Amino acid sequence: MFIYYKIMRFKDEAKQDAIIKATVKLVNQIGFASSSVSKIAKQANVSPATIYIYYQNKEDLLVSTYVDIKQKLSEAILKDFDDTQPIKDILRGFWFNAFDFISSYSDNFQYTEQFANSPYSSLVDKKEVEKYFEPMIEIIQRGKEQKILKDVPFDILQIFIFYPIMILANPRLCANFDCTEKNIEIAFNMAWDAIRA
Amino acid sequence: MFIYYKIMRFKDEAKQDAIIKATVKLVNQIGFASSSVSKIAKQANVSPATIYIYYQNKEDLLVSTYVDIKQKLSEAILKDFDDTQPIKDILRGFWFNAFDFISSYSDNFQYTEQFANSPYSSLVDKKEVEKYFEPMIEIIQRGKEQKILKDVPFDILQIFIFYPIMILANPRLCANFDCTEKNIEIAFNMAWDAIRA
Amino acid sequence: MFIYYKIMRFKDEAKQDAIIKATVKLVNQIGFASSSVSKIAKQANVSPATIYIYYQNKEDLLVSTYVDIKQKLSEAILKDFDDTQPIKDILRGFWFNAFDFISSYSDNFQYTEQFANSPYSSLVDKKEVEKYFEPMIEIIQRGKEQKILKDVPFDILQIFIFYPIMILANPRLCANFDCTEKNIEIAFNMAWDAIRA
Amino acid sequence: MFIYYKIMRFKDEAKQDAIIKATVKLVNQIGFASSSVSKIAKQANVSPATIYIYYQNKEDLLVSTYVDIKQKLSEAILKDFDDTQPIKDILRGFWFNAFDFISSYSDNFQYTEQFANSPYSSLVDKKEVEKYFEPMIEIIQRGKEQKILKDVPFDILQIFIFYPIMILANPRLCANFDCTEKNIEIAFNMAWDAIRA
DNA sequence: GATGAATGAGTGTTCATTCAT
DNA sequence: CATGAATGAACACTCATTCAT
Repeated sequence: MFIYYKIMRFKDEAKQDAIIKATVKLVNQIGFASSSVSKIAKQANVSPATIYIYYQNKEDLLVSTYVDIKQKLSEAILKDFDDTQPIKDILRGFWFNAFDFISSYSDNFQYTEQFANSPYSSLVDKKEVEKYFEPMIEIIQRGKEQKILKDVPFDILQIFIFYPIMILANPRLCANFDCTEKNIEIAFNMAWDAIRA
Repeated sequence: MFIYYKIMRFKDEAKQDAIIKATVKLVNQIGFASSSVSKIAKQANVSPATIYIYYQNKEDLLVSTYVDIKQKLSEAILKDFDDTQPIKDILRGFWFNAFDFISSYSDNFQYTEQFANSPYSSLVDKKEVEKYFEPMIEIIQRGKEQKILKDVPFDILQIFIFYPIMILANPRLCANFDCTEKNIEIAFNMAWDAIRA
Repeated sequence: MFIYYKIMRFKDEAKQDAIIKATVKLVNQIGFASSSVSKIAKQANVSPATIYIYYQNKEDLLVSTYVDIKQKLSEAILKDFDDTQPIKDILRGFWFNAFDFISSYSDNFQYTEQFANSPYSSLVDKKEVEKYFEPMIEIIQRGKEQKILKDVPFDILQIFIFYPIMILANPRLCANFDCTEKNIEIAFNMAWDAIRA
Repeated sequence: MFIYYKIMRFKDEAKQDAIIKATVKLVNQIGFASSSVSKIAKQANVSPATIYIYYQNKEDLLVSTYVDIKQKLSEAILKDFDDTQPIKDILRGFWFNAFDFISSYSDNFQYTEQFANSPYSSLVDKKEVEKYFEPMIEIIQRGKEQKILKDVPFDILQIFIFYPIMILANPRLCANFDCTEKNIEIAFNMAWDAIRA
């Protein structure tokens, strides 16, 4: 009986994965408005009813998918994070990691952008998402304290070091930008010029 | 009196205005997904059918509203534009004008952000919208030629001089940023550091 | 004042004609269900409101159009009607006249067929329509009395002498029938075989 | 029990039947034009959405219903069909069978007549419907070959042997005809006079 | 007489969700 | 756990009709 309980608890991860993938794909293609549960179900090759086994309702599906991707993004950015390096190198590492993630999973990234700019964003537990990005925040904080970065409000620093790469890598906003490594390096140096003390 | 006889009933501009305002308000409040035509109509105090006198369909309404706002934004940014000033001053002018517009009409601005990050954006005639922003583009171009700005791809320059202010002023993305004139000036100087040669 | 009254009374016949033609054309093309007043108005190059000057409502428009065509059909059938000819010749005359009308105005005819088979038909003042066809009815009656035609219920005679030609000439029911004069003559002789004593 | 677990919920034939019946009844009462999906649903005691489980759209519902009835009509006409009887007897059998069907299911029959005279008729796969009536067509063909029937185009024969009964039995077209067995026999003999060699 | 703007009520269809299996 | 049938409510959109001009 006890074992049975555990078996039931672990839902089919492959199925859940298919649902998330279908959600991202469909929302990017046709938007939140037209992405119905049954269309997502069809795309994921499951029954609409099955989705309600994994998520409470449509809202839960969309929000969970967002948080899921944000977590993966934070993990990607923190790859090879070495606390002992100089701050500039650490930030360059973040910058290139972010670029890699966005390029490799542009679908996932586009989903988060659309989500963040929609009223759905108010449903997210922001504290939870921020937690994923804490190490990055600490680095900026440290840079400020060590007077390596400008002594300006935190939000402004954050915007200059994180957003430009997101916009550059977003094909919806920057359709014809040439995403070569060289250009990414150029852009990073400009961001660095903006924030360095 | 004779002429009067020949006059037909004309479209009512106040009505069209109410429809646009209702669209922006509702889309910001509940998102594209939930903003149905009938809800917009109710908000605008007209019949759903009336909307179809002014717009071919829902898509047309949403796209037209977007283009409309973009035009107004461009006009706002170009206010007091003086071609003879130094480039830095011109850009600071743009920056503060943009900030004023976004602050005053944050609803309108938020609408465009949500729109630009949705699949609807692919329906816009991009050439037409770019036309509104031509003078700004020319200034950047001139800055590059005169070696006042860095010699880097155009898109990168554009991102650093236009996007940070948009993100800062967007309460959805930057909820707790303190939008004082001083902070805006600080941010401008950082953007300038990023792009200046 | 009196003259003015008369001027107003005579509505623009060209306009009314355009409305009827548009009605017939549209109803044949897309059916009663989809033939809206505004579509008919557009086809007739008038405003929807104009239609309500000539007809009380949509129903009135459809019924009037039906009666109008029926009257024209009866007139066509009675062309060159010569009471003194032998009955067979008179009926052949009817038969060929009907065929000519249906061929020349197949749109109009198709409209009446669709109309007669729809519940709209119950709205027609049948007595009025029958009046148009009285001479034909009298001929059949006379044929019965003179024992030239079979002594069977009137409706049966009528069906054999009037309907076959209508079905043959109706492209909706008889798409690939070859409407040569010879075939029409053959069909008439068969009808005559059916009804002659 | 194990098998039971795997059984899914199946489509309910009673429900589909109710939908068809409701469609026929309503279309006869108020016509194609006014027979909306929601009215049909109400008449059938199901939700409008349920209809879309059984049919792709309204058109599919109407066309399927038509084809369905046509098939039943053909089966009814072919009841007790005995290939070895004389052709006249076979045709009389068809004639009376058709009359029986039309009398018993006059609603169904009226539906097909209204349908055939509407633009919907162009949506039917005519080949498929003709297949149902093949045996009847073969008999006429045989009658022609054996010189029992007149040597005239096939369509003309068909019209005289099949349509008069349909018109006689159609209350919409022949409101006050007295449908006694005797009158039907009279009419058949007239049809026979028309087609026999 | 003639118009096009305006509308409440309706259209065909899809929605998010539930439920028996 | 997983399903497809089922649905009331909502969707985008069009309707017949009216009205000020």
